Amino acid sequence: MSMVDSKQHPDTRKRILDAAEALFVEHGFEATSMRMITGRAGVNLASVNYHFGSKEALIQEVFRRRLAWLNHERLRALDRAEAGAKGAPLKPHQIVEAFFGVSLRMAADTERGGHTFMRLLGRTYTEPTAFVRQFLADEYAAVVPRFKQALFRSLPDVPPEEILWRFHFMLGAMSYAIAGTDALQLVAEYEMDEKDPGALARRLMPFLLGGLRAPLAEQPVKKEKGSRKVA
Amino acid sequence: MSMVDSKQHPDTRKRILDAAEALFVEHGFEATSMRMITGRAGVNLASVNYHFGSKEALIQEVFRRRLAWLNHERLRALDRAEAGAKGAPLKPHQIVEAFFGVSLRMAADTERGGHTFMRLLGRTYTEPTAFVRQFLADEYAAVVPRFKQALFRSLPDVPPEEILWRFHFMLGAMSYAIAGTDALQLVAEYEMDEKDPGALARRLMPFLLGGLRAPLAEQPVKKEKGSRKVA
DNA sequence: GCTCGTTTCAAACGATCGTTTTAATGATAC
DNA sequence: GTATCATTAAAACGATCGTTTGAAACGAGC
Repeated sequence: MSMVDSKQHPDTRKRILDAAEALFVEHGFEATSMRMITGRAGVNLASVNYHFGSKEALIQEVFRRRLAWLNHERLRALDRAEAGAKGAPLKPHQIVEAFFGVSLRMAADTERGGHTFMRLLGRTYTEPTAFVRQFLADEYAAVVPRFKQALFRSLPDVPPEEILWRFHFMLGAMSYAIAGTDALQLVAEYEMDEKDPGALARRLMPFLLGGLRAPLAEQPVKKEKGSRKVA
Repeated sequence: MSMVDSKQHPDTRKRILDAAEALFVEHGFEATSMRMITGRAGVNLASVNYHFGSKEALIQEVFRRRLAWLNHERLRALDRAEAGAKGAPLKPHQIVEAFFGVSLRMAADTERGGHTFMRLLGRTYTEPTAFVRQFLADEYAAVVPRFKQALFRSLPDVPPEEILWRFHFMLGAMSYAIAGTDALQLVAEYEMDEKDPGALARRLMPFLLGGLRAPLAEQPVKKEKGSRKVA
């Protein structure tokens, strides 16, 4: 078939990954068939199993190729901030910037597919499939403890438990802001200013920091009597 | 032809809806087959199509039967707060409590399936399927404008655009807090205090209000030349 | 008893799924 | 040229999908 392509090695792998990424975010994993992927990529159906082994392995590779870089950048940003602090605890906004700033910059990159991937990643945080959850946990295993410790040092007066819950909430707000479909039509009329890649960050960052530093609830969350057994 | 309600044998319908709800939140819509649903419900395979017409219609009914009550309660809570204010603008925390408090109380109900449903709903906010998105938009059409207006009155000094974005973020934080899988293993060690139904609310509410009332970014989000027009 | 409308049942429908198979193709080294 | 290797191609595999069918079972009214 001599169509427009027919170069010697039109990197089949990359075409499959790009097509799969776009289709996964558009339809979800289950609703995206191999034939949709290969059709969009312009490659043969069997090439997915040839290059990746299975659909499951393809899904993992879609994440791996971008998540490795993303988490590497997060650690680099944290390293840089800590180097500048010379042993002093970081300010909360520095930690939040290191973690979420990298995500938001990637989400603002519509040229090389970063935006598509971050939407996919955000949606995957609520993905029930077991092997995807396990894969994410592994990919984040090196990043999360570093940020945990930085936050504990940064907010010594806040119970660690509370800090982690608020980080949890922040992750949710960001994921939804990137991946959410605005199902309630809340910001539908404003969503057109996508041209400015930093717009979302300038809206979201104050919100995240406001939530993180909000005063604690007067009433303690849980009052447990005797048992304190959990290992 | 059977109409909308009032069957003498509501057993099969309810069993199907309960089974579908639990399986949808566990595996997602696409990955949940009719045979899984009917198998769990202990009914015949054909009964789903008999009682609901199609899988798509079943999905909509799973949402409709709970969402109608949920949004009704939200409006009731807002009505009560506004009646008590006697025409004065509400405090932000009252509006947030009216909207998210109802959700969190339903999410705390593990007895009658409210918890399962809220997890499903939270995950559906990032669901790409078109007909589900459209359905959600319709179900919320009566609720959103009321809360919008209450927030605008409550925060007259904050640009409406900013208010809506922050409401958007709050919805994301809550959805993820309920539906999220803690993929980063952030709060995995603490998640066992599910017994206290108000624990999540006492953690989340201060976070939400802190984000809502956070100081605006110094730099305006968008620098537009002439107009400042959006109604 | 019988009738009639509703609900349940087992079985099958065609379509599509992920995967496998087997052959053809292309490039490289001898 | 031939041999070798990696890649692509077309076709088919069995399994499972949502849905439909036609008959059996049930219950209320007479």
